[in-house]
Amino acid sequence: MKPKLTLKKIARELEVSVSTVSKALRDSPEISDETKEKIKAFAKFYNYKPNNIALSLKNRKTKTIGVIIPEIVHHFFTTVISGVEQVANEKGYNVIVTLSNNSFDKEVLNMEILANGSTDGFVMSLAKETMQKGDYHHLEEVINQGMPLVLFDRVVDDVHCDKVIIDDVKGAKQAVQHLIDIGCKNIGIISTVDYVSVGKLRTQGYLEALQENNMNSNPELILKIEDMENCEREIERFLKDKDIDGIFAVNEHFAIYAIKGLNENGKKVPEDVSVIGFSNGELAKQFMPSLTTISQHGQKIGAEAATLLIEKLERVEEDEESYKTIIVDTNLIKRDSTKS
Amino acid sequence: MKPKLTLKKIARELEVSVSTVSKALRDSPEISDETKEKIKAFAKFYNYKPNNIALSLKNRKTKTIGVIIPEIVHHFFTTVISGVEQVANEKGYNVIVTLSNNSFDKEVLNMEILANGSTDGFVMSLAKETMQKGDYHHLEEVINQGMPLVLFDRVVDDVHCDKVIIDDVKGAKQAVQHLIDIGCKNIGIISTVDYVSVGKLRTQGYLEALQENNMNSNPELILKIEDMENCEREIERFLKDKDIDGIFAVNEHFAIYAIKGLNENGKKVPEDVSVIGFSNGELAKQFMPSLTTISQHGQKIGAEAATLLIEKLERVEEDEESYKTIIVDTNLIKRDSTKS
DNA sequence: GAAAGCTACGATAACGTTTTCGTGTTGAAA
DNA sequence: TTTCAACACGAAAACGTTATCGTAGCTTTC
Repeated sequence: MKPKLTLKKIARELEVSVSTVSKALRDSPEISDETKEKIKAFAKFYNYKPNNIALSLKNRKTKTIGVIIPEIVHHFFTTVISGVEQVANEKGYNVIVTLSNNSFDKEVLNMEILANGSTDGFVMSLAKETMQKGDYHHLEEVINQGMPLVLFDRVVDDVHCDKVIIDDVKGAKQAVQHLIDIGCKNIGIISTVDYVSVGKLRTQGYLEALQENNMNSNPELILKIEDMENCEREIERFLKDKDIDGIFAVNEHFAIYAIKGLNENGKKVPEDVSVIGFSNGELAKQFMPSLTTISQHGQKIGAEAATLLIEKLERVEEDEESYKTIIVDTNLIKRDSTKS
Repeated sequence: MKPKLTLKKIARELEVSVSTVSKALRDSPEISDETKEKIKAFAKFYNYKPNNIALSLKNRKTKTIGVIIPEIVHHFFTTVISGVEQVANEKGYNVIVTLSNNSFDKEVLNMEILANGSTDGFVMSLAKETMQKGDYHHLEEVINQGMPLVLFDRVVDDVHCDKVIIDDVKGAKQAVQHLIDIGCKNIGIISTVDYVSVGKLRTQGYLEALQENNMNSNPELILKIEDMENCEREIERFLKDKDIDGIFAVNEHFAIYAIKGLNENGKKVPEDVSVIGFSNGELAKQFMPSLTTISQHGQKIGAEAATLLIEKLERVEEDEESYKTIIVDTNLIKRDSTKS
């Protein structure tokens, strides 16, 4: 076991000073070509790599960006990570991922740990518990310390920072409009409770779409799920004996449970009822019938978020402070769960 | 924007030395209670948190563990991460996740970056390209530098380190045995090419199960997929006109494509053919028919790997060197894609 | 031939910690 | 009174870098 090579060891070995080694390796004109060659050859031969920690300490920047997400076992988030990773790596940044498991406390804790030197900035989506509590002091704090923060997906107006979102209202309208276009008259929605921003916004889009087409909204056709654990049964019960020919579900799982619930009730998808989901995961692609859905382009969202963050990190200090909100377009993917 | 508080600033503010502040905060007996109280109160009030980077440099350990996986958009890996995260956090470690995207070069690069100070050790699963190449010098190198490495899932005998795997042969036998138990006579397998270790091992298990039940193996019933992109069509073609009543697929996707392919050919699952998969993801649960499958317990694998790694990290230096291989049990989950 | 200017390198400080060692006050023991 | 331990703190080194500055020895310039 050979310990890591350091500048000091090279210096000792070659009988020069540490500064000379450092300069030689960074190709400083202060050092003679002869010495440079010698040092570089040695370093290369013994595979010298500078210690990142020392560099971070010296430069007061880590070249890593922290990603905090509510849960990783969720296709959408993994695509976002993938997008962040991609542009981060392109620009020489590393990515640290931590999970809040939708817990406020863990979100705060993770953020504190990362904020103490491990990370130059954050890309994150808020934990459900955090949104419910409405307590964003940990976010304010890192912003105050001058660490850029980019929120995505589960964002919140109260926090002043860059954001990358999709236009949930518009996406929902796309979905519902498509149901209307293919002739649905009684369209239901399966959404989440209102404190989950996406649930609220997508419900709003649903209502707007109906209105724009001069269709009445019927409160009986609106289901707001609170308890994720038992949602499958709740959905089945909701669907029972309803006179419905179209359903807009605000995520993949709801859509699939809807299809299953309809099947239980003896209805066929898409022949009797058209179902449309939100978010384009593996499930949507592979399910039978495959799901017509609104794609959120997680990868794009991650890429945009990382770009935004790195921009902030690398701008010259005293640029004027300004926060952008980027809206990533959604689009409709037609598959087999809706009539054509 | 207030910059981060440091020991030095506290010292200046309170007109004591940096060492006094440091000692006071760590509750050293060298410092008088009075002074300690004063300093602690100040630190608490202004929310002082030590800088991790400085600590890492000083202690030559980072308290973070690096996870390198081939791809994140894959349910199994996310569950592993989740498991790693859990025990890491319990023991005061952070987790850095990076992706190799199945590329050898990116795996090497990521490893180098993390090895230069960012990480105390690694938990990883090899990129497909790496296994194909059989080049493990980057692994040898970190091991040589005294950084522990735990391999999981896609492991390789040539590398001497801790490993966490499932018994693929046994798991495959479980699966095939179940098919035999429910009365299948002509059992096919959809596997991957042999350089992917899991493909090879699961194929072996398939063959052994047949043998143990005195059934002949038929090369025509064995499909080894090379090209992931076009596997769906390949599977459909393979299934066409085959006289088969049971299929063992070495992963979720193959299983689902098999079901779809069978349907195309007018056969029903599970009535005409029973299909069993491997890995228990969302797809397996939600697909219709839901998939009978072998569960790999990714979370457990991740937890075991992290435990093993941390053990190595925290053992007293000159313990005898020894490497373990932990085998996490698989188990059969019966659902609707097989006859009962 | 002295002043000035290069050339090529070394010493040092700094980033934020912790730890070892040293040291100026006390108070008590001899 | 002298000596010495205990006390409470500060100075300095160290982790591995880089950047600033200083400088010895040489060359150029008038």
